[in-house]
Amino acid sequence: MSLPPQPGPTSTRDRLRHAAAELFAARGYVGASMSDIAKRVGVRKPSLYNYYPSKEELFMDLLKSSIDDWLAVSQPPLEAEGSCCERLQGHLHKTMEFTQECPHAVVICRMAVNQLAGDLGERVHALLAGHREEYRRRLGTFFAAAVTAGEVSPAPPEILVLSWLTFLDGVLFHQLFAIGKRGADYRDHLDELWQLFWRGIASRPEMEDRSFA
Amino acid sequence: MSLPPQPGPTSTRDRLRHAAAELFAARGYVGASMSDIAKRVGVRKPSLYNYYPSKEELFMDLLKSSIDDWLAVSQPPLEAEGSCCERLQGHLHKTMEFTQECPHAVVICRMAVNQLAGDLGERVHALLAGHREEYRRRLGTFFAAAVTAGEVSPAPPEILVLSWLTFLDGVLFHQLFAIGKRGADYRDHLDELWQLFWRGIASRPEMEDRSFA
DNA sequence: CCTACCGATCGGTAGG
DNA sequence: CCTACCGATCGGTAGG
Repeated sequence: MSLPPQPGPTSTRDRLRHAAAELFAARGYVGASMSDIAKRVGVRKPSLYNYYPSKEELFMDLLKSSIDDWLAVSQPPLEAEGSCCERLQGHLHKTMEFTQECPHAVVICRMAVNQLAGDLGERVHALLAGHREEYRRRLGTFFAAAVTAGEVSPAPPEILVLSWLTFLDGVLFHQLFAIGKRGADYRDHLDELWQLFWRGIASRPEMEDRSFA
Repeated sequence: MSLPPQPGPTSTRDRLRHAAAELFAARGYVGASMSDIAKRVGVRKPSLYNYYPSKEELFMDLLKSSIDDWLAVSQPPLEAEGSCCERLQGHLHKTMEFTQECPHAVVICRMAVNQLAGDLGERVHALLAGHREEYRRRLGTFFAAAVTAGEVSPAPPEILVLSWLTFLDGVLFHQLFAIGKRGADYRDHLDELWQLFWRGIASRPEMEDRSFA
């Protein structure tokens, strides 16, 4: 029954990060105790402090990794070759793949925007606000180019950005929370939702545009 | 310094409910302690148990009230006279007014969909799932009628429902969380976002519809 | 990586 | 509505 001396298929540190992400996502920051996490790792609570100096630092590390992983997966399609429609759809698909593979990461990012008070709350808010601003800046450039290319209705880029963020956040919310066991349902309809979204912002050379002329 | 014997402009029970809603919304269920709530009410912790037998019951009562108030405000426009476009937009506006006036109520509904484990989690999930199913049923009827009336693209009603829920949840997310101090910004652009959303699902008698023919 | 332990705080009760 | 108090658990430390 005794395992070989090497840490096994994954290091304790990796198992700690995975267990903590799961529990933070499932119960929130306060609801996931260090004892719970230790139990899931298969170790006693004080041992966790060999890897992270505090619960706050553990959470911050997971949050940073979550954001970085998310960006690494989802951003390339936005900068790729192709029409703006294809690029944005690629960005959406990569985001949804990431959400499916690492739901904990996305839930941690979403719950971090509220529910955290005091010092930790401020650190988290600053981190998220920075990334969000950077993301919005990139999207602004993207949509300005899409308007110039005639692919998208000539609305102000910031409105198109808000429209996209609204759509994406709505999709993420449903993917993660609202459906529960029926998540597959929603994913099956993603392309139809995408079509309706794009239909709303696409340019219409063949008719007068009453909204944004 | 001593107040008159009547409970004041609002009863202790009302102040308790208000304080609890604020704290639950700000810090989550676990993060808002009964001591915190009591402090905000201006009373000692054990006194709270004269009004509610437990923290769980207090939360459940707030959650139920939040849902009921939300529905009471937002549903009438859906059933009113007028075009489907006007009715849905009225429903959106009433929802946003409610969100602005009672942000705690909306945050409590949103946080309740996750972050709650055990017995309470199941009770909350059952309550929310019931209301959500009822809401989707009503929306299904609404969109089926909108398609029949020729106001909306002839897509399957359930897709139109999902599209609306995605839009609404995205809007609520931004209104509540993503912007923080800049909530006013977002509200100023709500009508433009609505236009882009409706543009996506509206029927187009003047052209061939490539998406849903 | 462990046992043993810290002060603080949790939800809740007894009793008035 | 209060004081006094309960067992349980919190994040974290000492020391090995």
